[in-house]
Formats: sequence, structure tokens, C-alpha cells
Amino acid sequence: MVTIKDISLRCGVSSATVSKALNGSKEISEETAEYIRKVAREMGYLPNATARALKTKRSNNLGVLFIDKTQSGLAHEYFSKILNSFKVEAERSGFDITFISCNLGQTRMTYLEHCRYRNCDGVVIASVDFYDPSVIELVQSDIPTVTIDHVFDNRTAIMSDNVSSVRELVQHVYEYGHRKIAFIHGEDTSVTQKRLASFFKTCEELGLDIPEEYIKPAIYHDPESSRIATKELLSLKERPTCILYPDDYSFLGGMSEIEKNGLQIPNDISVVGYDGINLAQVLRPRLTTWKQDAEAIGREAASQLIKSIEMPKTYIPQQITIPGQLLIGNSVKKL
Amino acid sequence: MVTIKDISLRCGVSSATVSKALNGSKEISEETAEYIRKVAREMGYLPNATARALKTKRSNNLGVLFIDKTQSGLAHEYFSKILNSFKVEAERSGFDITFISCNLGQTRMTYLEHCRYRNCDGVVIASVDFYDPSVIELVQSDIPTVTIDHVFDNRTAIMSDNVSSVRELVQHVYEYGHRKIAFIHGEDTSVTQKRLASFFKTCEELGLDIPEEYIKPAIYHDPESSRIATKELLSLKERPTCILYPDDYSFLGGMSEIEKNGLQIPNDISVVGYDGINLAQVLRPRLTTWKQDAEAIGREAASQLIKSIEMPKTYIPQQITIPGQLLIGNSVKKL
DNA sequence: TTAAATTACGAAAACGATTAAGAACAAATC
DNA sequence: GATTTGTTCTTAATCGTTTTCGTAATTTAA
Repeated sequence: MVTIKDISLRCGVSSATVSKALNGSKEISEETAEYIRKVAREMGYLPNATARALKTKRSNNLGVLFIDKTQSGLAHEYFSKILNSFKVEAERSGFDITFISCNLGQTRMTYLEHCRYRNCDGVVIASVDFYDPSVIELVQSDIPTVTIDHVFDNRTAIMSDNVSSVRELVQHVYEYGHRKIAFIHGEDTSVTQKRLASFFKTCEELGLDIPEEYIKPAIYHDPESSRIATKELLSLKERPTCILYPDDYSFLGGMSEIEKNGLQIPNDISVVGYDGINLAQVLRPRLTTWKQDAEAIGREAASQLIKSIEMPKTYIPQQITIPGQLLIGNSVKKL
Repeated sequence: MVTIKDISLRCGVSSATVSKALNGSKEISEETAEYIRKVAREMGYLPNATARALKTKRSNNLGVLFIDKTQSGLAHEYFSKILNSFKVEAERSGFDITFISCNLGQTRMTYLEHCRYRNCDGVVIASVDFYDPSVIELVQSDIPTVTIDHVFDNRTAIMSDNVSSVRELVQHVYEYGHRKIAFIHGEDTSVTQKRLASFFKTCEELGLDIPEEYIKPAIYHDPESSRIATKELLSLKERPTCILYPDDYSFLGGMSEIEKNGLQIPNDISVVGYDGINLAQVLRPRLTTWKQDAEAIGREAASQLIKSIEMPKTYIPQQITIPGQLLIGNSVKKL
């Protein structure tokens, strides 16, 4: 392993000079700097991130706090895409990604402790229980954080537009003549609350009276629970003409149930998804759904987080909503 | 931030003593050790992984090299599960996970350079182009590696059983009376080669003569390409009675095409998947498929990697095949 | 010509841990 | 009583960087 000292010996300068030259300090004459860089290249020098981090207190490492609840947190196309674009953007700025969890070795630690132990410069938090005390402790610490799809007061958050999305979806099916609209929603989170509120508000504005049994709880990204909810909806005396699903993936559970009952989409029943995953655009009929801009969310999260790390004094926390897009397929029938 | 020195001052001992006490060295009397631990706890001491790594040359960090080709590498339930169980097992032994990529900041680096820069103790490699020179360089370096589903000579590899799986699947549909069996396979990788070879071998053993047009290329985890392949198969004069898909997820593309053509599964055509993802077990009819034990693969990969790190002298590289399991659904009709 | 400013570099001290070698003391051995 | 052994702790070096401060040489200003 070739170190700065090796280079300094070879070049006949001090290690301080080498360090400065390689870091582009203008204290060093262009001539010597060029020479040092050349020798460093020839010797195959690689900086030692560990030593650098120890000295500078900057690890150039970002923590990622994702909980894989259903053993599929990352299999979730939405979060997976967010993580990926977050990673790409972070790497563009020279940051690496480390997963944060709460048990390392035999010692259980809080998320905050884990971050400190690893000297994370910042953390992105997504898909977790935002009411977990350990999460709250982390968010309230002095470590820069950005959350996805949840706002902690006055801390940076990047959100998908869960209000507009549901409004537009409901308006869309309304325009197609639907009045009996059912809504299968995910488990109780701030995202779900927003979507539900938007659903009720929009229905009210449109003068729709939605019976209680049209609102069914399910679990995000769990097709089975949506299948069960669908079954219940289909067995109602006054069957809805359109069902909104928690997400595209869950819809597949519903789809299966619908087809099992010998019903056709959209002729016998209309459906609407959420997320705009790849798959949904391959199915025939194409699913009408809401495309969340996961790529932009991840990118923006990284960008904000890095800003807050690099200018801790002047950075102002922001709550940023990333717009999505209505994808009109053929899964909603015009009545 | 409280350091060992702070503790040593408070306890009136040297920092060496504190370090040894906290690391459970038996050089220190149980009495002092207990006292030091108590004070450390009270002061909220956390070891500094960076400093420790610098001194010991052990970062307790494992690199993960996953390429997100289709922007969905991690959305892939199989790989996502592997990564997750890998992570869980690694954390159990006190290792953290860092993603490895090839561009950090403005400087492009090879995977090996990235690993060295971050002082990774070892790397797991999966879902990449195993013929990429940068990957090969990494595997041939002195950094311990373990690959998933690909064997580099005499280096540790964990594999799903791609030979038995295809054999059992083919035998299964054969037993159900199918003779015209089509196979949609993924892009050309060593996994695909194994599966194809196993397919041909099994067919031969069963005395089946599979026409060339029954073998269709597609792309793993890309429903659209499987949809196209399905379309071609369905338009053949001599239509197959059963189609094997590259993976469950891709099958959904095929399913969509089949239904669009007014055909029913399994009455009009039988289908078989691969992977055993959650979703496939929710669909009706339930998909007959092969369940890969992703959880075991990830766990074993971590376990082997850590072993090779902790006993570099005595560790013997191993190629381990993890058995899977035939999941019989209702997607294959008895002829 | 002299003083002040600038440039280009070096010496040395960190950062927070680990660890080899040594010292002080008590106990055991001869 | 002298020597050895063992226990428990300390000293000091080290890991590979960065960075503050100092200094010599050169340039500029007065």
C-alpha cells in the first residue's frame, strides 16, 4: 500500500507538500504539484479514506436507514429506485452509502449510535416507523438527516405528492362517470393519512357520498391483503364500479381475485393503481395509475443532504414535494 | 464526543488500560475493568470505528457489488432478499455494508480501487457482468470475495441450483403429460447457460425433441421481453402446450399476453415460473415455479466471507450450492 | 537600500484508537 | 535471601492523513 510518505520520499519533498499538492492547494507551485501528481499516479497511490476521515472528521459516508419490514423493503420498486438514484447522486459528490441498523455484533445500539460509530456525515431515512423513538432520536440529533415521505418539524423532507395524486386519480375516474369508488389503503402512516384525507376531501368536493364499507385497509406491497380487501368489496350488495389500490404491486392480488370471480377489467369493474411500476405498464389492459417520480425523489434527497452537510451554517431545511404524473391506461371504463 | 482518553483521565488510568479493558483483554484486573466499563457507560462512550480501522487495518466493513442494470437490480425480489439476509448475517458479526461502485466524485475508479479506498475487509459480488475486467480484477485481488451464482476458479461462490431446478421443472411438466415444452430464457450468463443445458439434457433424457423455435431469448426481470417472446410462441403453427419463463416476474408479461389472446391458464396453455416470489403465490391460478432459497444464499455468502476474513490462513474457498424447492401451483394442466 | 509582503515549502502536532515493550510490585521458587 | 515468575499497569510508537504555524527565499513597496 503506497502512502503519502512513500511519495514524499520519492519526490524529495515533505509529506505535507504531497498532501497539499494532491488536494489542489494553491500553496504549492504548479510545477511541483504536477510532478507530485505524476509520481503519485505512477506509484498507484490511493488515498486512505479511513485516515482522512479520522483527521478531517468527514467520512464522506452517508447512512441509509431503510427498514425491510416485509422482507421486501428493497424489493419495493419505489424505494429501490429512490435508493438507487440517491446512491448515484451521492457518488457523484464523492459519498459512499452505508446501511444503518440497530444491532451490530452482540451489542444492540440505537440508530444514532450506529451513525456516530461509523461517522456518517448524514443519513437518509425512508420506509421506517417514523414514531420509533430511536428514529426520532436520530432525527433530533445534530447529524444531518433527510426523510422521505414524512416530515419531522423543520427538518428536511422529500415527499411524493400524496394529496394531488389521489385528487387527480379520483377526479379522473369521476370524469369517466364513476360514482361508486372504493379505496383500499395501506397501513396507517402519514402517507396513508394524506391519501385518505385527499380522497375524502375530493369526494366531498365532487358531491360523492362514499359508504364506509368502500374504505378497506390493507398493507402496502402486500398483494394478499389487497386480494382479501378486493374479495370483500366484490361481495358487497352495492358493488363499487371502481377500486383504488394502495399500490400497483398490491393491485396484482386484487386482479387475481377479480379474474377468479370471472370479472373483466375494465368492463365489469374498473381499477386504479399507484406507483407506476414497470410491470403495470406491461399488463393488458394497461393500468391507470399514478407515477411517483422516485428517481427525482432520491436525487433531491441526496442533493439536499449533501448541501446541508457542506454548508451547515447557511443551509435552511426544506420540505420539498416532488410532483408525480397521472398515467392513463385502459383499466378504467367510461360509464 | 467522548474518547478513550476522556475515560482514562476520569478513571485515573492510562488510555492503554482503558482500551484493553473495553476490549476484554485479560491483562487488566477484573476490578479495574469493571470500573472502567462502568465509567465508559456513564460517559456514553462509543468507539470510533475510523480510528480503530486505521490502526488495526480492519474496517469491519463489507463491500457489496450489485449492478442495477435495469434500474431494478434491487427491486428484484431474489437479489433483494439475498442482500437482506447477507446484511443481517454480516451485522450479527459486527460488519457493516457499503455499496461499491466505480465512480466516486469526479474520479473514476475500478471496483478494486474503491474497495481499497474504503478498506473493505471483503466483498460480495452479485448480479454483475462477471466478464467485466474490473470485476475480474477485484476477484483476483487479495481482497476476500464471494460471488453469487457465478464461479471464478477456486474462489468462494454461493449458487442456486440451476441444474436441478430446471430438471425438476421439466420432469414435472412431463409427468403432467406435456411434450411440447417451450423455454423462454434470460440473457446470456452462466446461470442461463446452466439452465439451458439442463433443459436440453433433461429433454433428451425424456426423449423429447424440442424444435428450435420453442427456445426464445428474453431478459430477466423484464416482463415486456417475455411478453414478446410469448406472443411469438403463441403464433406458432405448432403451439407449445407449456411455457417455462425466465422468472416469475417476467411471467407476468407473458400472462398478460396470454390473456389478451383470450387463452386461459392452465386450460388453454400451461406455464411455469422461476424464483418463487411472493406475488406468484397470490395469483390465481397459483404459479407452479421453483423457489430459490435466497435467504439461505445471502446468509451463507456472509458467513463464508466472514470466515475467510477472520481466518485468512486456514480458510478453504468453497463452491456451495443451495438447494431450492419445487412449488406446485395450478398453472400446469394435466393432459 | 531597507522594510514589508508574498510565495513555496517543511516540521510537527494532531485525530482516536491499538499494541509492543517495559516497569513496578507481589508472589513463588530455589 | 536472591532469583524467577506473574500480574497489572504505563509509556510511547504507530496507523495515514491534514493542518497550523514557522521560515527561508524571493519579490514588491517605500
